[in-house]
Amino acid sequence: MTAPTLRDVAERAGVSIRTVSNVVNGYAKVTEPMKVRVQAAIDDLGYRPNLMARNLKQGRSRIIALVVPALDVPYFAELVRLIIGEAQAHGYAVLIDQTDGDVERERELIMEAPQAVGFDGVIVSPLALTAADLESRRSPAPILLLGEKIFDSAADHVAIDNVTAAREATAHLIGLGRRRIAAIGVEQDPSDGTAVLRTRGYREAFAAAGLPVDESLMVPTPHYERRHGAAAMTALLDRADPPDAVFCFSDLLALGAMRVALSRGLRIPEDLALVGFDDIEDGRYSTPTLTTVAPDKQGLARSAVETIRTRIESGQDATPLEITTPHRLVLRESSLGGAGATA
Amino acid sequence: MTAPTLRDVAERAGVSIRTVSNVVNGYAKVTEPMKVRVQAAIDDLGYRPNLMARNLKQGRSRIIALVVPALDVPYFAELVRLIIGEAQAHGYAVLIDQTDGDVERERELIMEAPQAVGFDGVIVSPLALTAADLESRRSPAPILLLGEKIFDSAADHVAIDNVTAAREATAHLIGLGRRRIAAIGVEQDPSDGTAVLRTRGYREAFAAAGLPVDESLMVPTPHYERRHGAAAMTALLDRADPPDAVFCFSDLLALGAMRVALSRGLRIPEDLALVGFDDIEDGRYSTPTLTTVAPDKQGLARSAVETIRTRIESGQDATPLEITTPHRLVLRESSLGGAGATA
DNA sequence: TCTAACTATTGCATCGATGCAATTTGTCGC
DNA sequence: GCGACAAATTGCATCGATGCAATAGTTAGA
Repeated sequence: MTAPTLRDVAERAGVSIRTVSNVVNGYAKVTEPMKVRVQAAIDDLGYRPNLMARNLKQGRSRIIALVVPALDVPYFAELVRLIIGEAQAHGYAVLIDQTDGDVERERELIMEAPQAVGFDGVIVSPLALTAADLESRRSPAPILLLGEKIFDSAADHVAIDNVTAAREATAHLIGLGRRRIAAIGVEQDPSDGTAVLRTRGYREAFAAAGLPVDESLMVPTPHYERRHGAAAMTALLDRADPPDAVFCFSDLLALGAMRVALSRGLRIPEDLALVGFDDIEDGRYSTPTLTTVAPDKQGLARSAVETIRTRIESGQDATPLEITTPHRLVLRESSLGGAGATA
Repeated sequence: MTAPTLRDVAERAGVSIRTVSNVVNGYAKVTEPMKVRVQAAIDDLGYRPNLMARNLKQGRSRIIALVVPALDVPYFAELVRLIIGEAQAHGYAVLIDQTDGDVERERELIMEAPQAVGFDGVIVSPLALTAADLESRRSPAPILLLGEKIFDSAADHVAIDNVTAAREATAHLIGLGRRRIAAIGVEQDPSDGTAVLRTRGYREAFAAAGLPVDESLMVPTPHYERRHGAAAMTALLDRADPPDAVFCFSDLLALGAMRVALSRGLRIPEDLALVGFDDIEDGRYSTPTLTTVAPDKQGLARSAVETIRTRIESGQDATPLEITTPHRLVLRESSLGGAGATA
């Protein structure tokens, strides 16, 4: 019942273990008849190389760890899907770890797990990692930060230009004539890189238009999920002077906000224009469909995998890479109305 | 730069490798001072056991493969998240493979990968696997079917009672007084177990109510995604005699259908009541919120992991287990209207 | 025919850990 | 003080593969 090994194949074919290994690995100097004979034995026994043994010997696992906050957040689900695809295409498997917002767990995964499990590299969409954490890392496995930026850290980083994207989204709303433009999900803690950058973009758009920012319309949220968007929107609509537009820092926030606004009888976008961020599929099927910032997720996945592959395979610890992938603003009904939708 | 091994620790502590191993594994017969001394060396060097080596020696990897069609389908994303959580809690890591609807790839993953990579077990939400495939599997790693049933196969199977669930959903619509109740996602191919079972439940509900089934209202779809729901709904609404209710075999189908219905100006549920299946989070935040069959996903995940753990750890190849986890019908606005929503 | 120069094949050590059995150390009883 | 016995520690083989260097086998040239 136990799986056949090189030895079994060698015995059956009447050759040495090493020769079988050579055949398996397509080593050049094996005569044709020998190759055929060994291959026959391999097929007979249904031999498959044992990767654990191979990896132990070669010191690598061809496994990349992917650490994300939660898999059921559509943005991550979509991204993870693409990353797995990219990795598979290059012969790597992906092991996923969820932090569930648990900072301690995140740190442990990044710091300890790689050398223990033998990950060749770690792609992490960080939650609360600090530059100091990264400094004190001993593991030789390269680490790549995806999305969230960690200021002053020396790790490779792949992301879109959050400031520009947020500025464009806000500018779009300003361009529509809105003036009371709320922002949901703004910076609460300066270590939250994404919020900081998007908040900056939001402010820049007002500055560029020569308009003042109403700080009271900037609502921070604990996370970027639907219920937080719903709660924030409720608070905004309870005001005496509610906003006429909202830029939400994630599509989920926007969908939560949309639900609240609709249930209060507001018309979107007439009474309230809405822009999200991430371009998750839900936003393409909501009613109304959601205007959003669409990161090039395929590009993010490709860059992430390619960058970490390079680090793994050529291992130079050169200067950290800072890669920016493109994004675009997708205009849909939640800001334009039934009229025009670009995608 | 290279990670410290047992040997390094042993050298530093001035003891044998074996003793260090004993300390690491909490072997009972190690004196306290010895334990302290070795532990100090371990901490000094930052030693972590190399799992590849350990696994090779012990013949198991503590890795479970999870094969799903696609990660960005919310139902799978939610389920995968729970499964990873359950597995982590029991010391297993999860390696995810996506089949992307590629049947060949699915077969290969199930048949070949386990013994190659050394998976201890495989949880698969099958796409097009046949009983014959499972028969001819050589790998000793246990396999567990999640959700989709493969008739006449001898593998463990964890799922909800699809027939009953579909019957209840349909009965709910009948109970609301609807009579032209369409079904989107019905059986097209008898090998598609899920569709077969849900279709059966749909028919049973009509039979139980003494009503005839209008076959022309039963629409098959290639998959269970939003766009298929949208397409099916479009076709239904283009009829001279459109339905007054629709039971969609997935929430995504329902959301796609909802989008189409709303954009045509129909009122939900007044003109068209809608019931989905899966209870994905989107349905709780759509407008209107979606009535749906809610499988106990946490229960599914727990049963799946526990069942395969048992197989892995006690390895008896007893009779295959058939585990049914609970479900309930969650009533929301898409069938009840603004009035009552149970959850 | 004999040696040089390859080439195909093989044997041995090794990756880092654990299983098992042997060995050393320590404790007691008499 | 010595043998017996249990407890703590250690050595060796091993998991299944690959790296490296040696060996056997072939061909060619003189």
